[in-house]
Amino acid sequence: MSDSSDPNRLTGDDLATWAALATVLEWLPPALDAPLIRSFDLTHFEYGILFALADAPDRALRMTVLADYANSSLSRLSRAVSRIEGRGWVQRTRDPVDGRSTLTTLTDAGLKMLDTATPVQALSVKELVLDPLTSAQRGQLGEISRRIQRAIRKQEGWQPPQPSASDND
Amino acid sequence: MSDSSDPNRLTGDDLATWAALATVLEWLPPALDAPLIRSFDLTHFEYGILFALADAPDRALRMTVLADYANSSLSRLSRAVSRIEGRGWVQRTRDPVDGRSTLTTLTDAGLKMLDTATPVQALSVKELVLDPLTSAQRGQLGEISRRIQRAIRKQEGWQPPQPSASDND
DNA sequence: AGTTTTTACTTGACTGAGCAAGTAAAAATT
DNA sequence: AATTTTTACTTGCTCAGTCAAGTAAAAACT
Repeated sequence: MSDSSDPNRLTGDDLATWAALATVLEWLPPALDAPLIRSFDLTHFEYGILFALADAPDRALRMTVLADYANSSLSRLSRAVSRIEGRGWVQRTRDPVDGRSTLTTLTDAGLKMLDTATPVQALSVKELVLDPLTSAQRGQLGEISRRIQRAIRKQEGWQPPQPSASDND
Repeated sequence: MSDSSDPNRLTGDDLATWAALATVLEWLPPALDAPLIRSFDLTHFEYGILFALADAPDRALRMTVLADYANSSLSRLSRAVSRIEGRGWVQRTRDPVDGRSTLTTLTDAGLKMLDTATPVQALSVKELVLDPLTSAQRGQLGEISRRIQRAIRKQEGWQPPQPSASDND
């Protein structure tokens, strides 16, 4: 009997769980980024942009859609795309159909970068997240993550971006 | 039946699990910070400093120890302490025993802030993390987090805070 | 058709964090 | 005792990310 006795603060098992999670929240992102940064000076976020574009038709997406896939604000994405555009991995063009939109296209060099980076990225996710867990825990982690996601969307005034098309990472 | 077939990229359930976790890693920290920032212009990180100090003898800790509790680099901690010192919640003094060290002490105002902020903090952790999970999942989340932590410490050249003492050649 | 509103970004100002260089005090070495 | 090394921070520089303001094109309205 150590849980949720006092509603005003975390105690017992709840506190321990939260402390463990908080440490992961702090350390996991930089730990995952490190190999990609060392090897290619590429962040996981920038990798995610290349990854999303590679699966898109014509390897191109509008910024808003890409921002949604990358869990990103438009402004953050805009700057990140500027960075990797400067390195020749994507290219921006004005959408001929809608002049307000920017189409970001993965270049051949970008695709090559993605293919090179993918095994490195996969390896660190496996080493740091997947392999240390049992198969059951991997399943639980997915379910737990989805529940937390739902709670976040519920709490903040959340609006589904476009309930029409696909959803994926 | 879709796991770990290709060692060079994530597929199937592994990809789905990772995608779900990546979204949480991106969204949970700002979602947890939001209520504290709105209410008191206090980040979770700054809250953590106050929290750690409150439990320390004399409500004081040396920067290095505090950095360890807060999962923080010394430089990040130094700036954060400067911020909350400017708001009167902590105070820095030189350690009389070791002149290199800085003792950071929680002030009465800081303790009051902590007590005010704690229920807000506890509520958001409960709403976003604990309540959406089953009791079994809460337990699993703790265990999963600890396993990931261990993997991170193993991979990076990790040095325990105090590599015991005498080991010279 | 002309004006207003909305959409889709982009960018300037600002803040927080990392890295590396600096400072000062204690410990170790000569 | 004097010098070197280590420890414990602090700070300047730079950069990524946020928020708000700006820009330009399409949609809606009159």
